[in-house]
Amino acid sequence: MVEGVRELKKRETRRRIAETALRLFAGHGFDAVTVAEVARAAGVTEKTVFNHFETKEDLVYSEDRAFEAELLEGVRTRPAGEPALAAAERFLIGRYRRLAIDPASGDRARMFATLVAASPALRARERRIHARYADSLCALLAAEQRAVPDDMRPRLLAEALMVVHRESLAMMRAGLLEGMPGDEFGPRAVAAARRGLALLAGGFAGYAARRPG
Amino acid sequence: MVEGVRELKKRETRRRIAETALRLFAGHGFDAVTVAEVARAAGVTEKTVFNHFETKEDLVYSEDRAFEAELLEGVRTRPAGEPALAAAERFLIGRYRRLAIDPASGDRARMFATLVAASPALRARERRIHARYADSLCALLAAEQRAVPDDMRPRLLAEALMVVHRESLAMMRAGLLEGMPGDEFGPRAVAAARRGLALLAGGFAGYAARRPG
DNA sequence: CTGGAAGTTTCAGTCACTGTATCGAAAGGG
DNA sequence: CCCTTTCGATACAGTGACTGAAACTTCCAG
Repeated sequence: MVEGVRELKKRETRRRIAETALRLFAGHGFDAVTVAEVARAAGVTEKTVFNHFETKEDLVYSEDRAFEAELLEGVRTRPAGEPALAAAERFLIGRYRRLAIDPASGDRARMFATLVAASPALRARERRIHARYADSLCALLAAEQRAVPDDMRPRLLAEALMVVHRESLAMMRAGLLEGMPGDEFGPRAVAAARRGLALLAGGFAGYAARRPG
Repeated sequence: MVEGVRELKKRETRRRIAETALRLFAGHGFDAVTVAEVARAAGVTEKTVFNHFETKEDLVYSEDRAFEAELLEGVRTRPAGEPALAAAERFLIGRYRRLAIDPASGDRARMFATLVAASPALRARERRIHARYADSLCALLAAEQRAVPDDMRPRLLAEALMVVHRESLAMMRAGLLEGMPGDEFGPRAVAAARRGLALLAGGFAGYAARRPG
């Protein structure tokens, strides 16, 4: 599968649209920028934008397919005998670390934090995307474990993992918005993920929010 | 606070809109019915529909605020010393049982199952609503436990509970769509919820989807 | 009885998103 | 090297969810 001129141009168009959109959104706010304006600024038609991205929100989450593929790959190719939970932990924590170390990723993360904090529509979209990750992960686990349809464990594990991921991101973003320096918000997310995943592994029985008498 | 004629009329309008909407959606499909048609059939303006409901999807989930209030009340007023997990389990299981016993609720549930199965938009809305439940529940738990902002446990517990709830609903709906008789889909949801909540309490360490070697 | 609050209507509009027909450039086979 | 097919982008003309402002009606209070 060689990448011909056609594919190259297509990818470049897509990249240009996403980059333009992020720049405009960061500058004026997600809601204040119309898709038509993004299209115009990127030098394409509105229709072309929607040929590349399903929704306006997807313009912000243009990398999500790549993330999904890598997450699945990370879990799928884990050493034999290793629990999925541990593999997911390795993968996610590696990601958080990279975000904090790579300056470009850090800037991008900072932009994301601002955008997402200001837009309920984006938060909702993020949840939809995480739901899709969970679906894929659940399918992978169910296949691996030869789970019967009634077995809720793959589903629950996959969804719970995404909850921890989302919460870790939220903690990281909170740090970013407080102006936390670049070498601190990474460890913060890592710590959050570790705590969350430990809780998942150990269960809530020891906590379970007993009502104060 | 007496309920004057005005409030009565308003509630009646809202009820009529929701009922009309559900009837039309069930008859022709969610996407095939426009809000304008719902409004017309309910004898009001399109604008009035949007004064009562934030979005078209909310027409289907018109009872969600009541559910949220009752869930929170059920957890808030649990006996001193009881874990929140147990209180939520009691509440949810009671709900599933009622759904299966009450014929009117059963019919409504059947309609829901069909609608939700056919419409991704509705599933997405359901997730948003569950996210709101989780937010409220998390706030309640955090306040009860005097949790510090860094404590991820209230959040994780609340979100995980909603995952179990959603999965139990999914199992129930799957049963409904297979034409399962009215006295079986209730127990099925109850069993699903019990398994899910036991898993949450006990943790995934014993399962954790170890990779087959 | 009268002022005003609240629910509804009317109207005019914005904007995300879609379907269809079409164009032009780039594969690819003969 | 041409001819056909493929496919990404365009132009255009929508649909339909959702909004804001202003007027109109109905109910309640002082």
